Amino acid sequence: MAKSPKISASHEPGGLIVHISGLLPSLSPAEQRVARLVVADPADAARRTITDLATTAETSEATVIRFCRSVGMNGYPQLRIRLAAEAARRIEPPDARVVGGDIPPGADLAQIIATIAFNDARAVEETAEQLDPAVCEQVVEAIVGAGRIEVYGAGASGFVASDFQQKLHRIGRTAFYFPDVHTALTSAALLGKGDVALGISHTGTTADVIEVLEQARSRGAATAALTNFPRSPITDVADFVLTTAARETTYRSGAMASRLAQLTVVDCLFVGVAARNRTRARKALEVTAEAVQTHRVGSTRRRG
Amino acid sequence: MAKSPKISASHEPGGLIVHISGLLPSLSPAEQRVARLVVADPADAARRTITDLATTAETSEATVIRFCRSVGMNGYPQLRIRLAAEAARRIEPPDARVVGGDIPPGADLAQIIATIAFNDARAVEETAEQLDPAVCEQVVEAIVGAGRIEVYGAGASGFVASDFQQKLHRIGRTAFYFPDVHTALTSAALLGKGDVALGISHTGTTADVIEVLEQARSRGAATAALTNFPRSPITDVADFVLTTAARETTYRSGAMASRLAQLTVVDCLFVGVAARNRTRARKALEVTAEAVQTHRVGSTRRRG
DNA sequence: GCCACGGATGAAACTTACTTTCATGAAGCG
DNA sequence: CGCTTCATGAAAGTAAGTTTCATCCGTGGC
Repeated sequence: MAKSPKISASHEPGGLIVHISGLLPSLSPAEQRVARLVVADPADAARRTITDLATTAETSEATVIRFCRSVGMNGYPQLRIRLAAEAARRIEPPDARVVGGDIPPGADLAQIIATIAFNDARAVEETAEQLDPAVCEQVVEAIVGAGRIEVYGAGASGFVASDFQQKLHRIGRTAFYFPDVHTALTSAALLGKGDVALGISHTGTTADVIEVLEQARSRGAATAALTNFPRSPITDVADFVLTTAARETTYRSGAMASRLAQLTVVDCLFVGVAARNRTRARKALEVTAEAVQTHRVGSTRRRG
Repeated sequence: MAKSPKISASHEPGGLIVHISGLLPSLSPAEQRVARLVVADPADAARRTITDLATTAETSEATVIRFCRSVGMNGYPQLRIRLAAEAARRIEPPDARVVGGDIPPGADLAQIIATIAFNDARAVEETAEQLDPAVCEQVVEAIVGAGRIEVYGAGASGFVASDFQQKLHRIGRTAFYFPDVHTALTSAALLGKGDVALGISHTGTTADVIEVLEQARSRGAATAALTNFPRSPITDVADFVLTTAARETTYRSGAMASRLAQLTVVDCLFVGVAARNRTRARKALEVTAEAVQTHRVGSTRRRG
């Protein structure tokens, strides 16, 4: 793995559990069994001995140790301590809404709303917690100094990419987003040193996005990735890795939580860039806001 | 250990630290040294090994164990865990993030991230709280029974509209979104009884969206509006009004908070609809997921 | 002053928990 | 089909935690 210098935002300060669930897919099967136990009930895991935990996960102590190392701990005792701390900090999730949990079959809409909102808010908060300001700073730096910025994303992540592009454009940065892979590829080929390419992929396995990012990188552009999984393939082609912290998700609410997390990160970058030149950015936003003013109906009824 | 307890080491109610300092005077000198270390810095103590702690307290491991028993623990590991948990709990969440607050001019990126995430999460939570499940239910009902669904939105709200359209489409509902007003208008003119039109506008004053919604309504379609302002013009042309709760916002972080709130509402509607026919919805999602599978690169597993 | 007595204490023996090493077998690669 | 790589657990090895026990020290009785 001759990997070029990469800065990754995986310094899990806020949430160890979050960090672990992000790493989950990159773990071996046996380690995953351990991880799932840990994520499911951190406090309980902290109480167990390594042998006990290994037995419950139907594996050996060795694997548990390997798991500890995989998530960045020195050994099992350290994991225990961290888990205990984590569990204590964790606010009691309201009633039956398990974090990242599924929605019970018989749920009424009120429950559904509560659960979704809880998970969504959580994803946003936890993403912010684990985001490394230093890496963000570098990405912001790159964008501020960039000649051209291109943002890539497919499917749902495409919305986020498009959103970011629009935002940057509004404050006068030259940014592009291409819904079409071929167009994106050709454009990426025209990038060079001093340009920036940002690839967005929740799973980190979207071939199209990886390919385009790779292309951009080979041309000398600085590349950044935004993904939920810190060891997914996309991180191989990124100089900077930013991660979201949406938990391993159910088929329904999960997708949205991850989207919100992505948007939050993108917004942080945007504000970071805008903050570099407040007056100019503010002015640009005012001008663009005025531009659509005639498309608003005058309302005397807006509440204050 | 056939010894009567020095002091009833019952369940320490307030906190372990408090408990320990409470019975500190009743401890033997050597144990007191240990106790003082523990009380002074629980988190640090939790990190140490028993030998290490004993050395620092200028005593033997045996004494540390005795101390553990004296304060009601079974042994040193249990003490460590409890201490770690205790220490974690007393950390107070960061400084002065005001709800809806602006970002101070000199803010560094860490502050920016914290502020944005806080506001975003709050917007999501508060939106969920004020959302009327009954109204949602009716909208869901309408969508479930609809022949055709059209979603309208301009600018930033357009992304949300598009997202909702895509989601509905994925579970087999016939839904449309038109980025172009003229197209939207003509399509709306073709709606009829049993169809549903949803207009999304943060301010509730977007003329294009209102116009289209009005058109749809005049043709007999059920109309719903999603806006942050319950008395804005768009509500005049809507049978059902759903509101977000993003606070009156600054030019920067605000826009995103409102977007996230909109997405949360849209996701609630989506899940509500999907829940009406779980198996069919799940199947549809699986099929569509498979469709893009070949565009994913293999395993995310990588060495660390 | 001398001698029990009992609690406090640490050295060392002991047990358990944790960590490393290594052989095995399965899965991918050319 | 052999080669490599990787995941895995058994077993050996090390460190951490626990118990035992002899010693020490102060106390009070003789």
